[in-house]
Amino acid sequence: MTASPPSPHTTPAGSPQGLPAQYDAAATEREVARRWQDANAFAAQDSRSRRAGGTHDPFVIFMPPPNVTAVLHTGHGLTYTVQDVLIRWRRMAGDDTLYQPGTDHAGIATQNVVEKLLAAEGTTRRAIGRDAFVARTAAFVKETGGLIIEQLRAIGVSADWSRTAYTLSPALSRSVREAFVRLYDEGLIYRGHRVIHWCPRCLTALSDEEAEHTDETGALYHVRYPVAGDPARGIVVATTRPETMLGDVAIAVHPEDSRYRDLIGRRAVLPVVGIEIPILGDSAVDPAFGTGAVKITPAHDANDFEIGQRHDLPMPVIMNPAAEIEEGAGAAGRIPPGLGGLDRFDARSRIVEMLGSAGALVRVEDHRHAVRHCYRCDSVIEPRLSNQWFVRMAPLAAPALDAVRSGAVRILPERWVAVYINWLENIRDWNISRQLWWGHRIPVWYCDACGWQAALREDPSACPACAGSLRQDEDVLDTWFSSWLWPLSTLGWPDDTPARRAFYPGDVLVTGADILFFWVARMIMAGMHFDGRPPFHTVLLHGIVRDTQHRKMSKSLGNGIDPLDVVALYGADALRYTQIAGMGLGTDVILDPGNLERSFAPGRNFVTKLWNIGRFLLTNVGDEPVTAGIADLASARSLTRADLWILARLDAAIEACDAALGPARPDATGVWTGTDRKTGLHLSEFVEAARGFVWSDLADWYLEHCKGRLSPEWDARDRAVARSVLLHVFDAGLRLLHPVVPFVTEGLWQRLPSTDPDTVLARAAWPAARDLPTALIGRRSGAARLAAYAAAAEYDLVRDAASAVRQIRADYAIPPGTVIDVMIEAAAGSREVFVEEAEGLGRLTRSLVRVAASHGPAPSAARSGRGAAATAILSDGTTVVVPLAGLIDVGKECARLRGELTRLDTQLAALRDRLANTAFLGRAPEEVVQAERAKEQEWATRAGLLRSRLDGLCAE
RNA sequence: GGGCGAAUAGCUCAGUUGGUUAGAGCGCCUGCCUUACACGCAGGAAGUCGGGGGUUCGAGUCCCUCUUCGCCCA
Repeated sequence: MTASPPSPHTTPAGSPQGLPAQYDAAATEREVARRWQDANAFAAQDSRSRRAGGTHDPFVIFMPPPNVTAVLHTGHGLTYTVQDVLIRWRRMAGDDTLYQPGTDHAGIATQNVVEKLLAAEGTTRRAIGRDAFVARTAAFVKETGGLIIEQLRAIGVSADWSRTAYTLSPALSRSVREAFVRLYDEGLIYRGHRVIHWCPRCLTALSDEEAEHTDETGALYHVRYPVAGDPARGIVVATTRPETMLGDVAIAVHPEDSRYRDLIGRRAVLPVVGIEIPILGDSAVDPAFGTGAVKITPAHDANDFEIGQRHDLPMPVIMNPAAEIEEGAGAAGRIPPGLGGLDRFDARSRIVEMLGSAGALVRVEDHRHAVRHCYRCDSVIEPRLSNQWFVRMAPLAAPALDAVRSGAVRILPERWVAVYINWLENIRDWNISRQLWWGHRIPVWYCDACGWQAALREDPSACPACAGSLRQDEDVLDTWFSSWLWPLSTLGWPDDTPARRAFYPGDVLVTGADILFFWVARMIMAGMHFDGRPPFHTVLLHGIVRDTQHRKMSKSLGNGIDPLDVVALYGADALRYTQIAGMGLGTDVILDPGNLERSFAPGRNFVTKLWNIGRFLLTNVGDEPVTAGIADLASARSLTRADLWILARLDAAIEACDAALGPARPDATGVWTGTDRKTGLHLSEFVEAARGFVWSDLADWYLEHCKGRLSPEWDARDRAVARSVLLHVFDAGLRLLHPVVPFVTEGLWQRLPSTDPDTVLARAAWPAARDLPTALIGRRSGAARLAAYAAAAEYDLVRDAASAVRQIRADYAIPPGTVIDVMIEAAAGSREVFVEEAEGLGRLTRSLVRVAASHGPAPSAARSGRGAAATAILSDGTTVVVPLAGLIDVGKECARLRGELTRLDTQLAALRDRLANTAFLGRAPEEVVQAERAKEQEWATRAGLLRSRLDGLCAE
């Protein structure tokens, strides 16, 4: 092994010497991941759950299982990060958390991958046979299926990996089979002969949801069918798919349509084919569409199928499964020479030509319509008549509707509730059979000898009725038929396992809105039907990642971002932070695949900032013993105004974080009510609150304030106080941030001198806002607590003064190195504050601060600067004067002050109008009026001070 | 065709039951390598809250309408 450069992790805790200014994400991630693993930090324990007799609330997130052949993409990165933030939050909050991981066998996708491999080897699945193909696919999955799991670990996903599940495992397959048999025996699964969505490339049926529609411009062909026996007369039909005319069995018109009423009952001649078909009336025909007359092709169109059934029409099949023209069942004599074997789109062109030369093509017009595509391979769906298995959905939908309507399950953002309800109210039966080999084979056996048929939990050996040989159904189940059981099957259903007792129902289901119907709604149905309880109480639907042109990231567009590229460049934390911070509730995340640097700068910059705060802190607290936290400080009296201020800011930050995240679960009724139904899970607000505290409060102000107190010359006792407070607030900040940036926070936390080496931040306690004032004030009175908060507010005034001086420095371009004089003319109540904070204020502004006596009768300008000064007036009337003899441009300063006064006067006038309005005084709530009056006082004071300053400086 | 939603700074978005001078990040401008951080610090510019109308003492927030865009379902 070669010598490696000194890693930050090999340096002793508390020593910053080995810490580079730039965060080394890879090294920290390696080290921290090992630490989590050694601590078994992510394990859920059945026995800790309150439901299993333990003392902790369970908190469960079922990971949407990624396809077992998938590689991590940005969509995964987003969804699993959101889940991980929530699970880490609840883990720290003390819940017995289960983040249930696993993968999905992904029938079509996986079969496609392996078929491509076979094709490259010059063979096909049919050539090697079903058993060999399934074995080959299983081997492929075994070899490659762990990749996505490893990638998830790399971005910090803290699932309980010991429980990793797989939909095609024996245990989960048993759940799938149990569900099928139960539904079959209950009459909720049936076999139907109807027109379904067929993918001619995947060679399988699809559910309605898997056949996605996109709006496209096609053509509407107007074709004239001559009336039989009256060739001068014709009936013109409009169709978007003229090639299906080979399967036409009728023309339908609305029975009341006066244009065609007399033709009902007569016959028309099908062009190209030359056979006669009936003209019939059916009220399902829309007289306003096209010509009002439609061709009826029952085997190749779902609507036509229904009309065909109503009128007892034949249903000739004129295409093979690959959507090539071929004489199928009942289509004898319907395929003219030259058309057989043509692909459907070639056949369309050819038939349009033939119609044209026959003079039957009346007109072709552009037509916008929805075309369905296979969600796996994007091929245009071909409606096709076939035998399929269906789940009767209406009985399952009713309880799932109730679950959401009652508030047992909430959906965020709330607008999706309407979409969910609309879908369930118009639910259609679910086609669950797939003409594939990779998946759960349908557990139905047929006896060809006696006609016996059943769905069975165990494979049978012979027909129980006649002892004849049995044949199992050839098809496999839709992969979603296993996915909808995920919360049940991963916990051992149908058995009453310890895991199921401890962790069912779960809590929050996080996913994209695109699988609301595919998966989420069906999981609720399955939970209600098989367990009687919904599988979770909250559905959080997040947006998707798009590029700068707002296009969905996709492999085919080549506009994707590989999350692992981002991890390699900037670290997992930068990836996570950028995604979470950039995502409002339910809104999309916009990232630029062409500029990773810019896209992930927010995360990278923040992580580096955090790292450097840690470096500074460790430099200053690491060398000498330090009191851990603030609880042990001798007395609250030793805390300075700034200490109290940062502690109060921390309190506010914790409260803001909790408000953005919570509540974690509904109250004891188990039902979401009132505003709780739509609050919480605002991750971007949470991270902004935590970031704001650490960066804007802690780093920008408190750290700067501490620099003086931490110097070796400073009073030892106060130095110890500053170091303790600093450590305490940084520790708390790391805890707040840990769910979003787990690696860097853990890496730093491990180095804090206050950290017990046997613990990990991943399981450390979530900060509680109320602890702080309690610890702060100790066992002292409420009055002391108020005083502490008042002191914190006083420090805000000091900060305002610092900002005012900095602004003046910038306005007058005073070189940063130049130390200037500042005179504070403190308002009556603030004099003591500024006297005590003068030195600190000077450090923050590179100035020598003097505090004058309170405002006297003499004009302040005369007293402080002999005119040549810049001035700012703070909210309480305290005046900050920067004498700038020789530097000041009096004209400029007067313009500045006049501008400010004008603005103030305008606002004051509006305010006074409001206060003079009797309607306002009479109708507005008292506290609003009081606030306006207080404001008027403050503004009037400031305006007066500004005016006298102007008089002193600018009067001619 | 039916349903749902959105429109706030150059960009992406917050804005909690109507009540301060509408916020954040990124970007932009100015000055700084101030011994944690230039992936940084300090300061600054920038919004008639899509148009119009209404309710109200008060509207980004509620109602109506128009325009534009997005999503779901036929």
